[in-house]
Amino acid sequence: MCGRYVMALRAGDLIDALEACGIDDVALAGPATGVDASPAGPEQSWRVSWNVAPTSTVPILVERYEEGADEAGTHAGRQREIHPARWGLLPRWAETAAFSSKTFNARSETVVSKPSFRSAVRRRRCVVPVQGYYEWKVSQEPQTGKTVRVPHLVRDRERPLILFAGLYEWWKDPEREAQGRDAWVLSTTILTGPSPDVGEDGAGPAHGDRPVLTELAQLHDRLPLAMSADEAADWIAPGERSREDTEADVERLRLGAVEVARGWTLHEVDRAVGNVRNDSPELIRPPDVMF
DNA sequence: CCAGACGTTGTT
DNA sequence: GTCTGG
DNA sequence: CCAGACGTTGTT
DNA sequence: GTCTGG
Repeated sequence: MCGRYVMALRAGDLIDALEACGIDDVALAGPATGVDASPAGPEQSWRVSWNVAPTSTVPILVERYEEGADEAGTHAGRQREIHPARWGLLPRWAETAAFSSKTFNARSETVVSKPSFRSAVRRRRCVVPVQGYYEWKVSQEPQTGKTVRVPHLVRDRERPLILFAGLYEWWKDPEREAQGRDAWVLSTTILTGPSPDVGEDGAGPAHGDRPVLTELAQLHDRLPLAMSADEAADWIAPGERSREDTEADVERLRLGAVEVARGWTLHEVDRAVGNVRNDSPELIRPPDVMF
C-alpha cells in the first residue's frame, strides 16, 4: 500500500521529471472551468517534503479538455495540469475534511462499487507522482516475539518518479463556505492491489520473476498501483467510462502495475521517518548504523 | 420504512 | 448520493 | 502511514 | 483500545 512518500520537487522540477518519464505537455494549473476541473484554488500549493503523510497537500496530474475543444481524436484542446490536492479522497457527500484520513488508498478490487470511490473512478482519474514511497516491513523478533516495523524506501531504478494511479474529487468545504472563502477542495487517492504472487517461502523466483518482486512481496502484501507513461496517458484521458469499461481498465492497471514494479528497488531507511515531524533528505538514506 | 455508514491496513 | 442493516 | 494523545476548569 | 494530528 502507500501511506507515506517523498515529493521534494517544486513545480518546475516536477514538470521536468515528468517529461523525463515520458509525460509531456504538462502545465501548472491555470484558471479552470467545467465540471471536472472547476475552481482551482490558487491559494495553496504543496510543500516540498521527504515525509508526505495522508491529509497533506500533494501535487497531482490531471487532464481535461478546453471548453469547446474537439473531444474525438485530436489532442488540440488537451490540457495536462498539475494541481495541489488533499491526499485522502473526499466524496461530494463527506461532511468534514477529516473523512480523507480513511480514503488515502482505494482497493482496486472494490473501487468500482464502493460509495466513496465509484463516482471518481469512472471519470476523475489522475496520476500521483512520487519520488519514492515508504513501507514498514513487519516482522517478529525471534527471541521476544515482539512485533517490529522497519521502514523501507521504494523507488524506481531508472526514472526519477513513480507514477501512481489515482482518483480525484472536488469537495465543497462547509466551514470555508461559511467564512465566505473559496470553498472548493481538490482531493485525491492512490489505488492499491495485491502484491505479486512469488511463491510460498519467497526464496526464489516462482515463475521467472526478478528478485525485486519477491522483495516487494516480503515487504508487504499490498502494492500501490503504478503506471508506465503510456498507461498513465490512457488512465487520465478525460471522459466518462462505463462501469464495464472501468472494471476492465482497473484490471489492466493491476496487471501492468506488476510489470512497472519490476523496475523498482528498495532499501531500509532510518526509523526517524516514522515521525512526520522529521522531514529532511536524510530520511531517504540507509540508516547510519547498519549492523 | 428510517438511520447510519460510506475506508484501509494490520492485528488478534 | 446511495447502499446496508435493522 | 506512524506517533502521540487520550481531560477539565480556571488563570494568565 | 482508538482517535487525532501531521
